[in-house]
Amino acid sequence: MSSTQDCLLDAAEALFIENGYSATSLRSIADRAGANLAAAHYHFGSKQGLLATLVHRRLTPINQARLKALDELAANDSTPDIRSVLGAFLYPVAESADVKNLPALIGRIHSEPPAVIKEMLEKEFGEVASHFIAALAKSLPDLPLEELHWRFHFVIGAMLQTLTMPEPLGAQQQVSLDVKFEQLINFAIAGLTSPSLPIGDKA
Amino acid sequence: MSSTQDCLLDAAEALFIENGYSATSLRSIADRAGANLAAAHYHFGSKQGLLATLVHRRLTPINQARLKALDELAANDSTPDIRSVLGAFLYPVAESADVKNLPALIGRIHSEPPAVIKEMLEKEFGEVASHFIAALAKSLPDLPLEELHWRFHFVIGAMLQTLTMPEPLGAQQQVSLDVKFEQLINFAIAGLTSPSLPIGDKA
DNA sequence: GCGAAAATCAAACAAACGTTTGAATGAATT
DNA sequence: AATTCATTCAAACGTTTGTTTGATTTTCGC
Repeated sequence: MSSTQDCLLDAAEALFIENGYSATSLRSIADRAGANLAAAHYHFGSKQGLLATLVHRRLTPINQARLKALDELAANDSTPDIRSVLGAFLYPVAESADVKNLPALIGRIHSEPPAVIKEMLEKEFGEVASHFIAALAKSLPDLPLEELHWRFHFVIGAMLQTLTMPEPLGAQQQVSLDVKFEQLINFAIAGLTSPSLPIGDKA
Repeated sequence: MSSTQDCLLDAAEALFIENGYSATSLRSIADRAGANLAAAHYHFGSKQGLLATLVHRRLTPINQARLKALDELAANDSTPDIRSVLGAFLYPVAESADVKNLPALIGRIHSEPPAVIKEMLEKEFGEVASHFIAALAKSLPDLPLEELHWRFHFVIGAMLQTLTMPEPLGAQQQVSLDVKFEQLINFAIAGLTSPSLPIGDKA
């Protein structure tokens, strides 16, 4: 049996994924958790506090794993190949999916919640992103930094899309998140290594 | 001076973009529109009705322009090049930005609103997507269809990311949506034309 | 076992929500 | 000028919201 805190967090996670943050009431969370309504305020202070705890619990380990994997790459090779760097960025997400639907949470959280949470998210993630962009820049010395920023932006978008929507429109097979990320990495490598198209130039 | 209907739609659009659908009240919409609270129900029946009208007003023209552009391409050349196809897909979005922040709306709407709206969105967009995937398949005869679905999925994700977040993390320059889409097209072409990585194969 | 601290509980709070009502307008038709 | 119809309006509807309260139970060190 889990603690009331954990039950509330698990219930909130599931419901936030299902209906979004604003559309989920504390009462429905408490019901699903088998807890009292007031327990949410006792343990987390407010609805926002619950969300903040939830986000922190899930995302911090992923970002730490990302940075650790990147550090290990850099320890072996001062300019690791792009595939490895992308792997260090993506696989911690796939692996942390012991709670199956963590991916969906990221997608959800990323769009709706209050500004406070978004800032907290972007602060933590900004740190991670700058490390990875620096690593990619080493492997892509000919690509202007401004373009690299955009291309990494696209990779993040593709990742979020993969996390948010389980299958692409029209897809037949069902595949694991690992396989999806392999496809994504393949796609991303090609995009990242494409010749530079200086910003503002009409092709 | 616009009609009350239009004022309500404009106000709703701005507020939905800013705070999301669930977190926006009809009262705040009416206030911003300078209209009475009851007017929203008189003209649209319900909050969902307002959203549905809003989405339809903005997205239908884009999807029609996409299909028209694709048809014109096919009329001149039975297998148009990928760049043109992607242009037909993306540029109607950039051009319809007479209302400046239409892009942000798409990103917002795509994540949060009630299931009814999502289904309506996916139905209209599914039609468009299948046409574009068919066109891309002609230009990429060696790419298994299942992989093409995934890669187009990634392109959509990168597009939504570009629409939702005005600038990438760490970017310095501010550029127009057209320039962003040029970068995106360049990125997408490379990703789409990359050699096949049969699904499930470990590289 | 006792007392203090932590946790749970039912109940109530004021505020905000989407929606409805019915009367007051305005313009257009006859 | 009278009638009709679409529109606007203030006010209220019943629910639901996040949050607070104060009493009650549980837990744990002594």
